[in-house]
Amino acid sequence: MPELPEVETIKRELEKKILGKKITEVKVIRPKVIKEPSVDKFEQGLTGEAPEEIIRKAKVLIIKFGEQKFLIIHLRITGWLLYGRKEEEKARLVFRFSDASCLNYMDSRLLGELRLRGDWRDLKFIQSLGPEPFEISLTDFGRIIRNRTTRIKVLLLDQSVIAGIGNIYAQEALFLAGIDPRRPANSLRKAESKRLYQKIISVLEEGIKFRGSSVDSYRNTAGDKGGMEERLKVYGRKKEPCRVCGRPLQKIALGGRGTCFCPHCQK
DNA sequence: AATGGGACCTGCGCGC
DNA sequence: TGCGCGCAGGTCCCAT
Repeated sequence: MPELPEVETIKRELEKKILGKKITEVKVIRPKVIKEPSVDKFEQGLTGEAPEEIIRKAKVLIIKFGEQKFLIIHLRITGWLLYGRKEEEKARLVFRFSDASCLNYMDSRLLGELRLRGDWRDLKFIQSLGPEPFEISLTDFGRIIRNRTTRIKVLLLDQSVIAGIGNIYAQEALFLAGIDPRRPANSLRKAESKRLYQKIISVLEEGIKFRGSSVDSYRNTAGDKGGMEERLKVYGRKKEPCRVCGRPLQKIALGGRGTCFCPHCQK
């Protein structure tokens, strides 16, 4: 699902579409996605409120309704938000606004989580997050990976180390940096670590610029696919020729996650 | 500290 | 065409 660029895209779109609009109805279709409080309190707590601010922290989307009222949405893998005139047949949850528009929470696998709380900063998951790539310097990045023996790709996915990178952008950044995803993090030379740092930043920025990747279910809030998907060089391209050397890309598992890379270009 | 496996869920594509 | 299997953008929890 949505990694940092996709969630950032959603955030920017929601800012244009729902800020200041009063919620007239909250319809919870699949209670499972509401983690707190109870479904009743969730519906009651949001009805009559209007979004004041949209916040993104790593892959988490936060909608502020007041100094002590925040809706925290973790889309996990298949969650996305669809804004429009109608309630969607497959919606798991629908917010209706005073102008009759709807925000549909879509999530085929039902792994996403919504919370209504007095604060978001004190959530355990939020507190465990490391810095986002944009928030750290090259020196910080070097310090982070220097003493770790974990394979570099697995480390990039560890949200407590660096937050916001997921399985797509980790693979892309490693390809762009020419680094084998199986390398222990502490084996990267200074120049490699610099290249990786730069490629992480640039690929995330590119993802935001092109409004996210839509490899599977992800859509932006208008229901459109992001434009980043076709720009991906290795993710989901097993056996396809490497864009650089033409040799077939290989797929392996690392930390239980599929990983495509070019054994020739990534050393 | 690091790794591997399973769990949470549904739906899609692939091979037979 | 139909069926079973593997796999999926994330995270947590347990065992080793």
